[in-house]
Amino acid sequence: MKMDPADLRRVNVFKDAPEEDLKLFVEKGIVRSIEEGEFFFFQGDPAAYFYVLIEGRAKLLQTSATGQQVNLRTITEWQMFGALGAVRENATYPATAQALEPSTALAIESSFLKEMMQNRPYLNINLMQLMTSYIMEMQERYRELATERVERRIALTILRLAAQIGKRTEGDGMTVELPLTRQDVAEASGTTMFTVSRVLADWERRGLVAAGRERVVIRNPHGLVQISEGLDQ
Amino acid sequence: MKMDPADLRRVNVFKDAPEEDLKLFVEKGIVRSIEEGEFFFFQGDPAAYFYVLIEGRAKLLQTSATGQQVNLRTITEWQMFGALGAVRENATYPATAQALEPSTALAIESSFLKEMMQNRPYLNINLMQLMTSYIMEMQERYRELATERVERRIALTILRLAAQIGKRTEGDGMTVELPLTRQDVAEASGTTMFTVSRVLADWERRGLVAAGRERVVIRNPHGLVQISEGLDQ
DNA sequence: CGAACAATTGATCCTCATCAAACCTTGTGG
DNA sequence: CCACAAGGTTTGATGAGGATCAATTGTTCG
Repeated sequence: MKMDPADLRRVNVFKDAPEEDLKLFVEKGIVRSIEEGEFFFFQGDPAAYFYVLIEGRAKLLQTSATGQQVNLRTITEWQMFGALGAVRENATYPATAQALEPSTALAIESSFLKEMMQNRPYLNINLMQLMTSYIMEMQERYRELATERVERRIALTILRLAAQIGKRTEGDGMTVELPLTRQDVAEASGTTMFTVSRVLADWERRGLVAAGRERVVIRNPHGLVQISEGLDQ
Repeated sequence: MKMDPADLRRVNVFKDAPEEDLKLFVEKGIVRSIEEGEFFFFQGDPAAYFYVLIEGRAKLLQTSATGQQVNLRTITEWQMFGALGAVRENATYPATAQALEPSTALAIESSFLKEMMQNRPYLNINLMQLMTSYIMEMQERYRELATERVERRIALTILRLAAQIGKRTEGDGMTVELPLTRQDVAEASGTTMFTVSRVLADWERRGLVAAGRERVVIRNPHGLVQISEGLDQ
């Protein structure tokens, strides 16, 4: 597969990179395609590469000692992931990256990013901003998990996922479509697929969403926002 | 209050800073002392300053819409906090910082840190490493909250707090003392003070801890680790 | 000593997880 | 094109883990 370096500008961290830097990254990169359900890397692997997702969608997850999974983040095209390894020495990935669809990513050696960062302030700044947004999002989600009831957490999760990986569907009104199983949603909101199923069924009755197999369509975003803020009932 | 610039080396981010940089930071800084229970800043305030805690202990917390609190992090001497504002434009603090004891901190303008970072790679690297460790810790805690039972969460919380802010007490064996209320522990582990009280009472019966008013002494760290890993029973 | 606040303890209840079974949907191979 | 398998989803019944509430009992400090 060929890659146009200019495409890399769509990656937030590279948004203001000079052309020649982009070329270097592309030259250094290896394009890797994997099937749905396969893995880019596992939690605990040496973090030798960071990735830029070119096509498809993926999720970052952690597994507990008992085998339960938690979804930390969903990744969509032109997002960078697995980059924490470029910061620490001898780092291992703190999470596992699994494809939700057939996906393609550009893999670049972490050490090369580290090298590039040494004399390119824009890389430092952009990467720090990205890290800041992670920290803020994780803090928020942590608070939600600690203080909110399931229904609100699921609403918040769906809205967040819609903003991050949702695809606008034309047709009846403004709808956002998410190619996710109940299990995926459960792992992203800290509950079980059973509860997600019940909540979605209830929302469907109320006309807020349309739920299908591995699919959630948001029909009434405003209604979901109300639930997420506890303004309904 | 006078400050020796060299003391700032105890701050992780400044560990390898040249003497003259430390002097600049100290000159630019304002020393602020507050009483127990008072605040360095509130969630939502414009993040004009970042802080270095010189004396005392503090906690970073978030408040939910319903007024419930969550403890994100406890801060001890020579830790930096409130620094995310130096990365984003027009940032506001994503959390509130409250003193757990009478505390003193050095407050320095975020814009000054930002300025210094522009041509001091060590600041970028160190700050990124700090941010990386936050992200990893928050991801871990998020997973714990989503998958672990309360008792294990409380054990993990106590052990983490011990490592972060615990003070070694001599006397009967190796013990670690934490000046925290049940409420504090509850807010750090995502439960209620009632449950924390019951769990600590149980542990005390089993000789693992000694619990007093605003105080938890760990008598048997190994036992707590076993509980945190589910190896007991 | 008394006020203020932290901690305990018991009783109760509710939200959700768990388990089991059946039901759909999609893709595949004959 | 149908039948079947595989895996996602739904639904009900049940119960447990903690939250909540109320009342009491420490503890500390002015």
